[in-house]
Amino acid sequence: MGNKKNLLNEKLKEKGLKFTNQRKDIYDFFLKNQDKHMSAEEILSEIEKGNSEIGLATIYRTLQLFTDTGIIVKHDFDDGRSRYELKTDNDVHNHHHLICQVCGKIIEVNMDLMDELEKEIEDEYDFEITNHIVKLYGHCKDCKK
Amino acid sequence: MGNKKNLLNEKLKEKGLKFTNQRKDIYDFFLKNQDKHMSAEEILSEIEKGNSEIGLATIYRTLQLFTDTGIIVKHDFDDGRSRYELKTDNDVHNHHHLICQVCGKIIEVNMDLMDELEKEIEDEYDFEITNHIVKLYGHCKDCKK
DNA sequence: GTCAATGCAAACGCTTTGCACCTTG
DNA sequence: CAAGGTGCAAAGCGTTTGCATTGAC
Repeated sequence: MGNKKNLLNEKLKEKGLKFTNQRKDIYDFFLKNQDKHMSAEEILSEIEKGNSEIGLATIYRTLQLFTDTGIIVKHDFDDGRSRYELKTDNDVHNHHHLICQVCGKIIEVNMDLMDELEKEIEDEYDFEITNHIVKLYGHCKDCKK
Repeated sequence: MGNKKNLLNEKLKEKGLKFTNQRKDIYDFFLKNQDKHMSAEEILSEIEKGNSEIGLATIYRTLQLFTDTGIIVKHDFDDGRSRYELKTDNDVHNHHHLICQVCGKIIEVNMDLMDELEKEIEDEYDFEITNHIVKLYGHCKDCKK
């Protein structure tokens, strides 16, 4: 994982920002939980289960920083809090999510859905699309019955 | 507009709910602003510009009721407050929105984007899709330059 | 040593809720 | 007149911010 930590260090240096323990801890946390979508509170309590002390305000400030830097992605799954996920290299556009309306499970969709449609829409509406968010609601295989 | 008001009355009766002045005013307001996406505060202040007095809590409670009843649709355009819009008859699935990242304009998209893709995804992920939300971010024709 | 980062607590902004009063059916 | 609806003010809740202190470079 050493090389990945250096990656954080580099991104921070690029912007003249400091490499602090808190930022390292939060980044490590995302590396260890790449499949999850965690809220600020969840991140805080998980990190505190480890060894480190950290303030909630710092969590929020760091999440904002990482989001702006493109290290993580912020999601809204309609549960009243923002959720965050490490941005992977092959996320050119963001991937999409299936949201189970019964159990709340979030399933990632990596098919690229929208390329064709975006072109159609750009022509039809004279609008230049830079990003899109697709959320698909329904019932997952366990909850279908 | 009389027949449309009766429509509200009917929907309320179905559920054993009362037809009050406040509910009528809010419904009328949506009928008069079918193209807009209004927040609770905006609805309140517009209604108060008319003649009627109404409390903000009532606005919220009514918006929730209308949303549950399928009279209106609740949207999130990432500006920290929910926005509401009358649900039109041809909204089988919700329509979608282009969001200009420069001027904030919201443009409605009525192309049905997702029918094909939904089928693909349902097979691929064994997930039964009941609804979807698509938000497309970018630059509108006025802001493209 | 300087400037950014942190932690705490207070503030914020939207939304929800408890409760006494009012209105619809 | 009974049950639901309203208005007010207070509370809730996630998130942000001011400020004094701490820590990285």
